[in-house]
Amino acid sequence: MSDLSTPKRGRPGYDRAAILEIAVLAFNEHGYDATSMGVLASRLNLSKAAIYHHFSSKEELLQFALNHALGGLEELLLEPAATTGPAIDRLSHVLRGAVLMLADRLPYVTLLLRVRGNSPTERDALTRRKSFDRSVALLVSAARDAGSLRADIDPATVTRLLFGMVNSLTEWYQPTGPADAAHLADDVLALALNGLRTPSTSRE
Amino acid sequence: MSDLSTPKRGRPGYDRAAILEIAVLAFNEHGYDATSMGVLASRLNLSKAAIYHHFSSKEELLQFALNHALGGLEELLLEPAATTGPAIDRLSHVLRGAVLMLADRLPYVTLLLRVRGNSPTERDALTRRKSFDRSVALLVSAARDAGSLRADIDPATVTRLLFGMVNSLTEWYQPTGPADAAHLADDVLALALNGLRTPSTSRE
DNA sequence: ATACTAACTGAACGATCGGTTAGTAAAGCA
DNA sequence: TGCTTTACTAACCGATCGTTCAGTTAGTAT
Repeated sequence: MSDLSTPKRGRPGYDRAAILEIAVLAFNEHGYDATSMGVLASRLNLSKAAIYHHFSSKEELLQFALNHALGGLEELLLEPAATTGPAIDRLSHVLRGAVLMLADRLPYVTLLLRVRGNSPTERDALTRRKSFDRSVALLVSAARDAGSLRADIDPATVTRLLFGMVNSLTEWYQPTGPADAAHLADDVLALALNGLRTPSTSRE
Repeated sequence: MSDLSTPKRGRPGYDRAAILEIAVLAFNEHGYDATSMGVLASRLNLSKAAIYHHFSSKEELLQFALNHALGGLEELLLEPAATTGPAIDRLSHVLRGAVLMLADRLPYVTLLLRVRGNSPTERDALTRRKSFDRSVALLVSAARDAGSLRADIDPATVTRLLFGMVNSLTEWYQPTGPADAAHLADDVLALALNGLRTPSTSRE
């Protein structure tokens, strides 16, 4: 994550990333508001005041965490496979990438998906998230217009149901390995594109 | 809801259901923990203390709300169409019924789906919810064993993704009418069973 | 009128919240 | 050995939390 070579000065201890990791886990367990700086400190085996040496406020912890989740999703949309080629392929790439990103940054995305816009920080995050959703909705519409997707369901509804499925990972997925996430992404794509019904055509 | 004939005694005012309705909306907007009895009171144009005339605690408000959501889902599993006939038909009925129940009791189910188990009340609700999920998972397995559903994806994963899709309604669905919910249920079933891809066979 | 019942208010309570301050502990560097 | 840098602690602050309590208001019943 950070540089491993440079020797550190001063008393060793936590860095921001390590504190953030534990804080995000606590936020997800009890909810952001219900997680007091006191119990957060005891999880870190620190005093409350020590946290304020690394972060200026509780809300800044949330800010850094949400940015880590949103940054990953936003970078996904910029990848070449997401910007060139047939719309259906771009959509598949983004869908698969979203599953992998969720699996990789699970606690951070989990926190993001629970934000309700109760502060400027949360509202900013919601805005960025809606912007991401809108980009995916455009992909769905493009794929539909190209004849790759069924036209009898409203694209906005499709996008929401699709992301409902993907985002639900944060409610139950427990990472066991990187191959696990790739296989899960396969399942999501298969279910989303081909449906649950027994396929009438043969599969390779 | 309650009897309309019996004349009430004493000073008129809120009853439990009316308070609960507003409380649940507030809980969903800011989160249960972040919603203070003070702001709740001001939404009701009441004093904080007045709420305690109707409910013994903040947690009891949550308890009644969660029970209303869970009761609806549990009754769904007891309906004849959910207990008799081919597994695929029973699964379809439950899936459709869940969408309609979500639409009908949207704020209550929304609150239920955000519970994290941070108190005995919340843990009880999570237990009942898991029991419901388990019943649906059994339906999925039965339908798969009967050859109605594809066998190349693990039933547990299918169930979770399926309910991820359905439960995501609480994040975006805005009720406009009862026919609206029925149409939405159609879309969910179509997407879940047949997938997003352009159907190769003709549709009636 | 009087009694009764239910709905409600204002003020206060202990507890806990996020955050601050002043000082200390532990490391590398000179 | 100091000196600097970084990490931390104990004690505390004002604000807000859920809850309680003693009394008041607004209706119905007799």
